[in-house]
Amino acid sequence: MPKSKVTKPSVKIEEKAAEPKKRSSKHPQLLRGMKDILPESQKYWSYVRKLVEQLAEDYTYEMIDTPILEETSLFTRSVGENTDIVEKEMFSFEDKSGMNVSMRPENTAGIVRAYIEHGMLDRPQPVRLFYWGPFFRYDRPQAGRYRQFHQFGFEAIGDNNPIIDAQLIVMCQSIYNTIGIPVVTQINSVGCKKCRKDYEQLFTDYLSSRKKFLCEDCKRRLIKNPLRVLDCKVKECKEILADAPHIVDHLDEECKEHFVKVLEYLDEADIAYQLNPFLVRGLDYYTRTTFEIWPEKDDGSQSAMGGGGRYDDLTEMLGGRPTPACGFAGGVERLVISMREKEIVIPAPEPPDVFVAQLGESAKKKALRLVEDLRAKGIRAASNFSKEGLKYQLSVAARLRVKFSLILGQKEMLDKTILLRDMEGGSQEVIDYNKVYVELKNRLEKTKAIIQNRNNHTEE
RNA sequence: GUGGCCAUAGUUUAACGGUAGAACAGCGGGUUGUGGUCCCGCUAGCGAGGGUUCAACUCCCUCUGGCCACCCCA
Repeated sequence: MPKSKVTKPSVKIEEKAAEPKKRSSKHPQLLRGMKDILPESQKYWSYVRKLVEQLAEDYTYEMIDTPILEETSLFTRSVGENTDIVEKEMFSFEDKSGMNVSMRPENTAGIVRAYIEHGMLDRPQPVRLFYWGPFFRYDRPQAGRYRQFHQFGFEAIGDNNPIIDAQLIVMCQSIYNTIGIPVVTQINSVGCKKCRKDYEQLFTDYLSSRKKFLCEDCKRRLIKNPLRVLDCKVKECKEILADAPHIVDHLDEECKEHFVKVLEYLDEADIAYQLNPFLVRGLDYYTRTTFEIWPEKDDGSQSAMGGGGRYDDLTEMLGGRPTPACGFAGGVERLVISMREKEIVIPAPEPPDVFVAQLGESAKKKALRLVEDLRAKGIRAASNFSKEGLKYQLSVAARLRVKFSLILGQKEMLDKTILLRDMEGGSQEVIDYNKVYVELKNRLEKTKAIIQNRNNHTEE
């Protein structure tokens, strides 16, 4: 076998192959941690998405889509070999060529890969990109936590100016503010590679001297990933942490200055934040500024709505030229859950202009045509040809909240007329079929004017 | 990956060791071509597999899934 790639299949796959999981239902059912987004939820989704797109437009971020599937090494190199995401949460498998591939667990790595691969260094810097899409992590599902979930995110690559960090935080907050979800932003700086290393040593020394008071998990973390001790929730560990050295007190001059600047800009922009000296993010590529957005509630069962930070070393880690960058990502499912909890009202979509009802076979044919003609002339005409009864059709019209209905039956067919019904008053009149468009257009404009008038009055 | 709670019509739910009721939604009807109210009717269910029992939706086990805590994170 010449030249074939020899990649070891992961342990997981071998186990799976030995004993395939059996489903328990007669009909196909949702995989664990997967979710259908049904039509009745879509209004939240499209609302959030529009907001994100608007934000991108305002701040001149351009949309980018990267593939769901990437080479596994992209994530091990960027997110980090020893992180939970890579260690136990990736959907990884071998493709038919023997290549080790993974479903993306996050997007920064993919975007930086694209940045390098397409020579975006030769564009005006920073390159501002945003995205929206599904991500995958194989962990245990809970409310607001799925194996396939959606994130939107913004990345500014190619600028180390602290104002970039500040503006990204402003943007991120503005999404939650606009929707009406109260959030708090926590912020910290983990410094550059060197600061981080020095601090890690200092911190490890501090913990080692108090090792016997730490919980079991933290003893393990101490060896594997000491900084993770920082967000332990065990009381004893917290007490030890209270006196632990803070990383912000051990930043080198440049990192310190950068962080101070970020905070200054935030103050200037009147952005509320909380300094959290214990905020370390779970991904290896973070440098300097890190921040997280949390819902402002105190029931304990909190989960971050979003987060981000600077990743000045990532481009280099992935084999590109050193390029500073900063970004953030937000979780759509968690946002939608909050919107539901807060009973946030999504502006209702405009109802169609008119509903076309028909009775009898020949009318049905003509109505099919009429709907098309109206639509071509810019009138949004709804219809429902799957039922015969006028009663049913009008109930659909009512449900759609249309102002007018057109009724075309046997009688009208003979007279070459059509009925125009005012759905609010219930009055209706016979009009010449050839004048449908003109008459309808008149009524629509009239009601539009009335509504506008009404709104003006209530505003005053 | 660890521990705990849970699983009844599309949805929210009730009851019982002897084979399931309700509400909402859906569909049909309240005279032949007129809506969002009201009235009547219909459809539809014990997550899957095994065990205990004369008999299980009800008890036990396994699986699947959901939720909660941990872990971690969006």
